[in-house]
Amino acid sequence: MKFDPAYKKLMECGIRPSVQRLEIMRYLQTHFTHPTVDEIYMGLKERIPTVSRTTVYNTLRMFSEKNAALMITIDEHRVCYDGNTTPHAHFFCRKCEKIYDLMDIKPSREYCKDIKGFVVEDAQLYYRGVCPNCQKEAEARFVAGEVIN
Amino acid sequence: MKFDPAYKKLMECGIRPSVQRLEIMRYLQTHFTHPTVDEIYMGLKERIPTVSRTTVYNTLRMFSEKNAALMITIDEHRVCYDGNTTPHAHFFCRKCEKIYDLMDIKPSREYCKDIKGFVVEDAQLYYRGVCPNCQKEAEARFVAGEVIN
DNA sequence: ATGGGTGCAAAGGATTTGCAACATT
DNA sequence: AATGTTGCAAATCCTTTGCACCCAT
Repeated sequence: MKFDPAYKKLMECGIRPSVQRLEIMRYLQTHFTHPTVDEIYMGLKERIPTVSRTTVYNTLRMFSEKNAALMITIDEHRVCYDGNTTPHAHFFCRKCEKIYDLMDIKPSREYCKDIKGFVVEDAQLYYRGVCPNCQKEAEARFVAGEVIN
Repeated sequence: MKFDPAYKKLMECGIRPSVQRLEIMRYLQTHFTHPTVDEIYMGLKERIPTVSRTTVYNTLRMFSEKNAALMITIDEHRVCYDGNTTPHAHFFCRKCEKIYDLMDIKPSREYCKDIKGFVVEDAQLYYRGVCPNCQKEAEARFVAGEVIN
């Protein structure tokens, strides 16, 4: 139990480890897809058939308040969660609509030093564009004579 | 008319300049407070008493699609708009909840070059923390012997 | 008279809240 | 028993849509 990463994280963040909370944290720690509340809810139902959306909403909100998870709002109106709370950047592909982690880029450390007078506690950096996969597909279609958008 | 910055901006972005559109653009260009839809709606009512929320919503969405305004979602669930479409970073103060522009920091140019394979079209950078004003207040209270949070 | 623009009312969707039942100590 | 946690239902809030009217060309 002490070695369960989900349990460990909750403890570190001062959150009492109920069954639901553990499962939600476990979901975040094993899915790197930046799930929405509903995706998490659907996933949880397999393990806890009686779970309610309310609990998932409330728990995730609490997680982000206690810094146990990151709430990201890259695609306006699509709030999603990231179990990785270490600083990193996100890339949103406008074609496949996937969100990628860019672990190499650490916004908070490098760029936020001494903005005069502003005390930075957290930094979020995200990019929009086209990901390598969709890029390749576009090229393939181009060779085939199609119009590119 | 040709020298009205609101009119000019709409023209540049290929948007037909109706009275409502001009007033919404004018509001954005004279308020640097990153207003929400509702704040803009309330402000507009003084000049166009019959204006509807629908029009404000639809117009702002169109503005951001045509790059006449920036839609930012810094504070989760508080979508707001920025009439300044040149690249710059935002700072959100968790105490006074104001959003500041950091014009010196230009996220898209500096940091997004050659993320291998990813084609970057847009970049948003924002910081959270405590702004200079709230910082000063905290210090004053500290001197007075209060607990700091 | 035609087409775009506006605004009301209604619909839709996401999230939060009130509260009673339940679990855990 | 006391406290914290859950989940249903309802309430709330934000945003979009359908449609009729209006304005300008």
